[in-house]
Amino acid sequence: MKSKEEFIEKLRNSSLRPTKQRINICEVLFNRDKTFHFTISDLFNLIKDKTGEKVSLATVYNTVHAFHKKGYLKEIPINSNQTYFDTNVTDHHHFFDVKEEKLIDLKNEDVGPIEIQKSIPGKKIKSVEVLVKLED
Amino acid sequence: MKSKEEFIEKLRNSSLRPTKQRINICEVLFNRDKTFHFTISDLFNLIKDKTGEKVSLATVYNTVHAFHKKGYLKEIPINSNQTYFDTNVTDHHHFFDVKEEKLIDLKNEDVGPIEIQKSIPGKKIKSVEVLVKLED
DNA sequence: TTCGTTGTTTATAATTATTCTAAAGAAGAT
DNA sequence: ATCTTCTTTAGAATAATTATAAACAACGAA
Repeated sequence: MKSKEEFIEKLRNSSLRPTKQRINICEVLFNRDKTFHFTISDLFNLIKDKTGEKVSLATVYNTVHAFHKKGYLKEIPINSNQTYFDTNVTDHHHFFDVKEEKLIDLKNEDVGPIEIQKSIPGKKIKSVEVLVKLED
Repeated sequence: MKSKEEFIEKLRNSSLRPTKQRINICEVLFNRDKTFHFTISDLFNLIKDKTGEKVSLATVYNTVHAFHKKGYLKEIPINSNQTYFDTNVTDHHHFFDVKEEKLIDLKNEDVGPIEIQKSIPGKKIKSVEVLVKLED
């Protein structure tokens, strides 16, 4: 069980005032042991389920985007019509089960170091992401 | 300059009748030396520009999807609101210039072999894709 | 604490990418 | 030619996301 103060700190760091709605969002996002992969729609429904209170979709979008911008959430590139986010913001890779539309974390040691031998003048590497798609 | 017969063969292989519209689409997609990265919207506009004839958006979507299904086009996962495709269907990776929203091919030797050390029971690997994001 | 300022929530409208639909037209086989 | 089947197309429908603006809540100063 994470503390409310922790959530408030995350919110303040993201230049967001700690409101009831945002703290509910934090409960669902950060009050867990394992990493959490979700779409906005998943999150929206879970808030109602877990806290009993409804938060408007617009607020969910705004808050998730602010956390993403601040680096408390990571966006995961998948060929899909929905954007996936991850509460594990460390540098890591993913399996994506195409059939079940589910993401699974890969530890860095499961993939090994990736050396990019090419560079583009004037540009630097921001991130390196591996996506391994799984089929049956 | 690629031949019209080549396009017709690709279309037939994809269970598509070779119509004027589809051949125009092929001109833009396949009549080039270098690999081509595009969104549907890019393609739609280029057809008008390059062939002088307009093809409806629905036809562009249908044709691209058929080619994708048949393996003549590859879909590229990027965090974006638009789906990107690639005429280079060999196994390879990408740079993505976040600022300019542009994709750049990476040769396999630019990245080196990627060894996935983890496996999920009942699932096999369908693809391994590396996306390297670039910033200024 | 009260008041004023500024930030927030919300329902709803707007936007954007994509898919669907159904009618008119074109390709293929006989 | 003719018939059947596939295709094109404009426009409607859908779905994810973003914008809007009015009611409301947090904050800080007096």
